[in-house]
Amino acid sequence: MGTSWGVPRSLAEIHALLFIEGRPLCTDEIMERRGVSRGNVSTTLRQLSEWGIVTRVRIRGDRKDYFEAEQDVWNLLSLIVRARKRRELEPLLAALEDARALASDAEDAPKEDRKETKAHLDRLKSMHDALRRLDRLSDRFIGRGGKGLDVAVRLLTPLL
Amino acid sequence: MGTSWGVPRSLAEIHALLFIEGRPLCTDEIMERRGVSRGNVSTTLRQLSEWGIVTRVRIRGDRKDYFEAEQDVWNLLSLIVRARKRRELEPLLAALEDARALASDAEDAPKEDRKETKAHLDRLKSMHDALRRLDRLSDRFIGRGGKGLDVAVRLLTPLL
DNA sequence: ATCTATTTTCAGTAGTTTCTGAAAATCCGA
DNA sequence: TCGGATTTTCAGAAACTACTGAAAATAGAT
Repeated sequence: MGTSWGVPRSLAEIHALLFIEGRPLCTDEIMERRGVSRGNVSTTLRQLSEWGIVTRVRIRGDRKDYFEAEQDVWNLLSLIVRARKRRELEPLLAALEDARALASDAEDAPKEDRKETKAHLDRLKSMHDALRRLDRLSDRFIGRGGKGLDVAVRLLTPLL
Repeated sequence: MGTSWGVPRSLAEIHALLFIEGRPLCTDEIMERRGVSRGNVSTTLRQLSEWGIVTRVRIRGDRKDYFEAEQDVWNLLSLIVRARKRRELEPLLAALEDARALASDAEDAPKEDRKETKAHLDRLKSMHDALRRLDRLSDRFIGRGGKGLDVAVRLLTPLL
């Protein structure tokens, strides 16, 4: 169960293993338990570390690297939202800004096209505004040391 | 800009075209303007219709089907959230339920494993609880005729 | 500094998803 | 009901993504 989330199967599996196990595991144990290659484990752990949901742990007197997963679920979700925001929402906002700039530069249109172009720009703007709002909202809730999401859900729950 | 959102490029493009254009378009116009095949347009429009963000419109005296995109941005986002919830969150919750049931059935463990198994189950439970909460929350906000998301964001905005 | 356990990188392969184009099905008007 | 316009389906091609395995790089112990 991770394919439909748009993450590679083995990434989901390795994270699940670390999360459920709840203790630091080394590369070889992960390889063995999930049946994936060494290269795959290395790459995947790097990604999980970049997202901040897995951290490297060094064990005294052992040369191997060990890795453990974030255990607090709300913090975990927060970190995932943060990563996806960076990868998905922010580039989209940037693209929308470019698109709007580009579109309004096209002022050379013949008269009868003006009204239509204006309508297109308005639709772009309404999309842009809504996403900017979501962006700012998420900033707040994923900040605040990881407890933000938890707080948000608790705030909203009475409203249900 | 749609690849990183986990949707096929041409789906994103066709939806963008319909949204920006803001009027019903027929298959041939879409094919021509986006440079994609007839089959692709047909399949993609079906998907967009299933998500509810594009609707078929029939024009009197014209045999062709025309399609137009939802224009209200908050409603649009609501519909997208709804579709993703169905595809992603609900199967995940079901899988978690199965996993918990399966794991607690394994009562045949030797004594010394008991404590460990218990800890694994607890972690599964914390994940499950958090996601159930998100699930219920989203139900509320995507219900209520599509304005739910807008309302939610407006409710939260004063807190920022 | 050297030696070796460990990790990283990456070219090639395997697997998956998306797209095309044409044949088959459908649908509407007369 | 028939005929042609339109849409749908689907097998194969193209494009993309993930995975492996081994060579190269790195890092810790002595």
